[in-house]
Amino acid sequence: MNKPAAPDDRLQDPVAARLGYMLRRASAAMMAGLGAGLADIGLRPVEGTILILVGANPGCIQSEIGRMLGIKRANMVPLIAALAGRGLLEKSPVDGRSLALSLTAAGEALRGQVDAIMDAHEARFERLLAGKDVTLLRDALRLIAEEGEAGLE
Amino acid sequence: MNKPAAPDDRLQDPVAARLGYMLRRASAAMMAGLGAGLADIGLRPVEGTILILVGANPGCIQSEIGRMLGIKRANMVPLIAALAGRGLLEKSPVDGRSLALSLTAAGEALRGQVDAIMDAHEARFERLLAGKDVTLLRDALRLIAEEGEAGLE
DNA sequence: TTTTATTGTTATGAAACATAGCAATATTGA
DNA sequence: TCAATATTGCTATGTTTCATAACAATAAAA
Repeated sequence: MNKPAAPDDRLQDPVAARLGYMLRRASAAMMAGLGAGLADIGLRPVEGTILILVGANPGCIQSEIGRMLGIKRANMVPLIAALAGRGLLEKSPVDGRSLALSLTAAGEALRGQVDAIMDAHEARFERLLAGKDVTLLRDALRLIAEEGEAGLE
Repeated sequence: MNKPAAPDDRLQDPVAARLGYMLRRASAAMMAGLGAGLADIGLRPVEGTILILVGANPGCIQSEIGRMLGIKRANMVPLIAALAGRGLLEKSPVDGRSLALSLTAAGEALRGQVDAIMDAHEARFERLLAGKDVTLLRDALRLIAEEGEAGLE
């Protein structure tokens, strides 16, 4: 993602200890790692996630996926179109307006790979946190996410 | 940032428990909160951060700030230009190529406000985590950030 | 002194994200 | 039942963030 490149030790970094910035850096680091892993099978993180979600919810509607991921309807269109265009998922109308999504055989196969990559990625970082209380970390992250999302609504 | 909007409870969400996605959501939540706070004084998070950093390192070079924040040289140009254009910081050549940055009086005043807003923002979330081991959270985030950044280099 | 690296800059493109509006169609509730 | 309202997928469009490539001036290293 970025080049950390040892930004001159002699400089003061007053924001480095702020929770928000630490979260951002950690998030970016993990996202970059996942991106690198998924690039091997020609997917971006969003696309991999959509495959996972559709695989877990066959027949779900395009807008529902978007809501789960916080992606606007308008921005879902090219995402789904690209995946469908690659033969990874199918759209079939349920309504006169809604589209039910489901994975093709190729999509299901790739979903398996995505899962494996995500597992390995997750494991790598959990290993790093060995000895720490990962449950507490998860609880804290959940609290922060909920607070932040509630604080805006 | 996004509209959480209760994305249909009956749907499975296999990625919600993944560390990477929890980090991303938490980070986005805090960033949104900070953005809302800084918007009151007409700054975006990046801009506020730059004011903080330049204030803590008067005379530092534009590229150094960029490296600290993981912002590319090319992308620093309009950022600094905007802040300088608003009379918040000054550029003065030290080299024939480097520009030393420092805050103007107005910039220093605004930096104080940024600091206060960041303090309040930070406090709000630390309050939320009362009872939890925040030190552990920080350690974990630092580890993740370092691992991820090392893993790419 | 020749080579190499750095700095600020321009130009440019890709990706993520947001809004507004639209046609078709469900859903509602009076 | 039927008129008002909401939802869905979509197009068009704009903004913000981030990345690359190239460049001139200049500093630093060989």
